Amino acid sequence: MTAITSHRSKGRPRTFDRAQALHSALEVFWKRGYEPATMGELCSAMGINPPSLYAAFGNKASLFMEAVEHYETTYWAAPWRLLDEEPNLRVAVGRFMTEAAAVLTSLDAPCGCMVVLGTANVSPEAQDVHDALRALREVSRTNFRKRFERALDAGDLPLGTDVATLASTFNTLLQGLSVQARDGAARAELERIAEASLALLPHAGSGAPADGRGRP
Amino acid sequence: MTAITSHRSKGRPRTFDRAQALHSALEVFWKRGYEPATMGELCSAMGINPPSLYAAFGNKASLFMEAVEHYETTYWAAPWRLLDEEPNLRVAVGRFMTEAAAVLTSLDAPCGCMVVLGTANVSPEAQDVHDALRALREVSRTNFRKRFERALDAGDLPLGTDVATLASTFNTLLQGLSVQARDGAARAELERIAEASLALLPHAGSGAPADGRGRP
DNA sequence: CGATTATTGTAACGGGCGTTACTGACGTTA
DNA sequence: TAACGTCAGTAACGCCCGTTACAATAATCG
Repeated sequence: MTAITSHRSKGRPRTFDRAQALHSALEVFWKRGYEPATMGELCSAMGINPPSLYAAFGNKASLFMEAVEHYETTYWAAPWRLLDEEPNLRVAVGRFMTEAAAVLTSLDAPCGCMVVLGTANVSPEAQDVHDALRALREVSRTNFRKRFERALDAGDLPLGTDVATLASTFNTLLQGLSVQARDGAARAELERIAEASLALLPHAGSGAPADGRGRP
Repeated sequence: MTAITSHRSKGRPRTFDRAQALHSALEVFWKRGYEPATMGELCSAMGINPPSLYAAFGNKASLFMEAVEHYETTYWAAPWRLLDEEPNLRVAVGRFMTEAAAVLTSLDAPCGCMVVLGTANVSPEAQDVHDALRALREVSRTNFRKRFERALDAGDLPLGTDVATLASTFNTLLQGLSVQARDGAARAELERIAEASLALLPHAGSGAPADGRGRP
C-alpha cells in the first residue's frame, strides 16, 4: 500500500486518511455522545485499530476535542457568520435559527448539537472535556450578545433593551432545540420554533419595557 | 435494631427507611445522570449495601424510574398545577417559568432537570430508560398546549394563534433552561430568561400573524 | 544494502461496572 | 422453644471499558 498523504519523514507511512478518519469519529461522537461512544465503535467507524488511533490522535479525550473543532468549523462557522453579516436584525436572527434547525437535524440519526449534548452527563473523570464544551456554549451566547449590542447601536432594538438577557434567552432556546432534535423532532418543526422565536425581539420604536413585563 | 416500617409479614424487617433511601438515590441521579451514577455511589448515599438495594428496588433501571416518579411529584406537580389553575394566561406562564427556574437550581450542585438531562446521552443498552423519559418530556409539551388551547377559547390569545408551535417553543425554552442550570447559571439569571419568554405570547386583540413573521 | 524509524495487527492488561452467591443475624409463627 | 422466612454484610462474578506491549512490516536515510 502507498501512503495517502505525502510524508517527508522516515518510517512507515500511515495507510489511512487522517482527516477522513476524524470525520468518521465525529459522526460517532455526534450520535452517541462522548462517554457512550466506545473506542471499539470509533475504531470500527474509522476503519483502523486502537494503536493507529492512539498514535494519530493521542487518546479518546483529545480525539473528541479535535472532532469538536472539526464540527464547529464544518457546521457552525457559516451560520454564525450569517448572523454577523446580515444587516437586518430580524432577517439575521431568523436565518440563523433556521440554519440551526437544519444543522441539528442534518444526520440520519437523532443528533442535536454535539457541543450541547456531547457531555450532557458524564462521570467526574471527564470533567476536562465537559468544561471545554461549556466554554464553547458560552461563546454561543457571546455571539448573540455582540450581535444584539450592534443592533442596539444601529437602532434596530429599543433603547434600554436588556441585550444580555435577550442573548441568554436565544442561547437557551438554541440549546433547547438540541434536546428536541435528539428526541426526534422533524426539521420542519424546529423551523416553526425558529420563526416563533422572533417574537422575542422587541420592535424599535415601541418603548422598551423597563422590567420585561408585558402590559397586564 | 427495630424495624422502621411496621411489618405484618414474617422474616427479618429491613433496617432502613425505603422512602428516605429513594430520596437519596434521587439526589445522586439528579446530579450525575443515569449512567454516570454508579451503584457504589448510590449505595453510599442511600446508606445500604448492594443486596439490600436490589431486594428493595429491583435493579438500577427500576430504581431510576422510581426516583423519576418521586422527582416529578415532588418538584413538578405543583408548578404544573399552577399553570393550569391560574386564570390569567400571562401570570400563569410567568409564574410557572419562574417556579421552573427555582426547581432547576434547587440542589447545591448544578443540576437542571432530571427528565431532560438524566439520559441525555446513554449507551444503547439504556434505550428503555431513555424512551421512558422522552415520553415524559412529551407530556410537558402537552401540558403547555392544553393550557394555550384553553387560553385561545377564553380569548386570551388571538384567533388563529398556532398553539402547537407556541407550546413547542415554550417546551424548548424550558429544556434549554436545564442546560443553562447544568452549566451553573444562577437562579436570578434563569428568572430573567423566564420573564423574557413572556414576549413569545401574542397579545389578544392584535391580529394573529398568519405566517409568524414580523412586520419588516 | 544495512540501519533507523514509524505504523500495523494481534492480543492482552488493569480497572471499574452492574449484579449476585453465600453465610450469618434477626423477628415472626406454630 | 424450635422451625421458618427475610434481611444484612462480605466477597466475588463476568463483562466491557480505555489503553498499551509486542512483534512484524514498510518506508526513508547513510
